[in-house]
Amino acid sequence: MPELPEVECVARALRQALIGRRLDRLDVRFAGVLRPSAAAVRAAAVGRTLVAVHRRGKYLILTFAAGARRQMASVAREGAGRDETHVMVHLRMTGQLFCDPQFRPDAHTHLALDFEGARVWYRDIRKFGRFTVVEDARTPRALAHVGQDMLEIGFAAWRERVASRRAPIKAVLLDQGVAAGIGNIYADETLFGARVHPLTPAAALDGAALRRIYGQARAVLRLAIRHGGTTYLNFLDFRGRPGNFRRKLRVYQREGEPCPRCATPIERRVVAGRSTRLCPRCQPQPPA
DNA sequence: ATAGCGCCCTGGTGGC
DNA sequence: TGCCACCAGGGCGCTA
Repeated sequence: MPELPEVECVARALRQALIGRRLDRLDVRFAGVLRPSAAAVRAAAVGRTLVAVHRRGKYLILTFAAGARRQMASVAREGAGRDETHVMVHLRMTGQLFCDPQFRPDAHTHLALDFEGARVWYRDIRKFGRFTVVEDARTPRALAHVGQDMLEIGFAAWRERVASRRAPIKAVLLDQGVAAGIGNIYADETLFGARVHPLTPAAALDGAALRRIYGQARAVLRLAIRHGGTTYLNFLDFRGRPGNFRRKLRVYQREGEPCPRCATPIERRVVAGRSTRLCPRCQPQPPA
């Protein structure tokens, strides 16, 4: 499942491969992923040049400017161009956005984005992903409820949002309104690294534990980015290759295996409605 | 304000 | 071997 590191890898690849290129054609095989409609997404993107790719949490925002490449210089000078348009992309569970000349579209391939000189595919087995036309790149209404990116937010701001919550810390880490980008895999890895039980109420954590969680979250996200993300189920990078962070996972998908620190078998349980892996010895249950 | 749940959707799994 | 109920899971909308 793409979380912050996987989306960051996609964002970097999109910037490198496509900035300055015009989208000539959008081939729609399944319109259900396009909001509010295929026509609206076409109007916002086709015939226009990709000028920026922003990421916030697991959201990508593609910014297009009218017409040809030479207009980009003026767009860059003026900052936010007057006639920029924006398409927000969320890959959800199984969305894949990639550029691979060898790829042949299958039943799960919903879009072909034909940029000048590069064909980009959108494939999504469960069809949960969305391309949504939004009105601005930085703070579209659609992201009003989404917090700062987990790699952008400072400790003080994060702590302020976390420390007042009585919900289990794992639920708070998954709450995209607190800070954006952490999903199930990195929540488990973060709490293992910080030696905190996922059921611990956030408000019950002391300053040292909050500091460890914040530091671990950022460290594990950055490490995963360096390794090209985690491939679980079907995440592939922009060139159709699997990320190799999965080997580095210490608890996720490892129930029954020995804890890498103390060899106690990793447990699985349900927290906040999500399957959760933890070491019962390194992450002792908080007193009830 | 906050928490919990059902929904979307499909492939994989386990039971019979 | 075949069929099928069930599960995973991010975000959103609804309810309590």
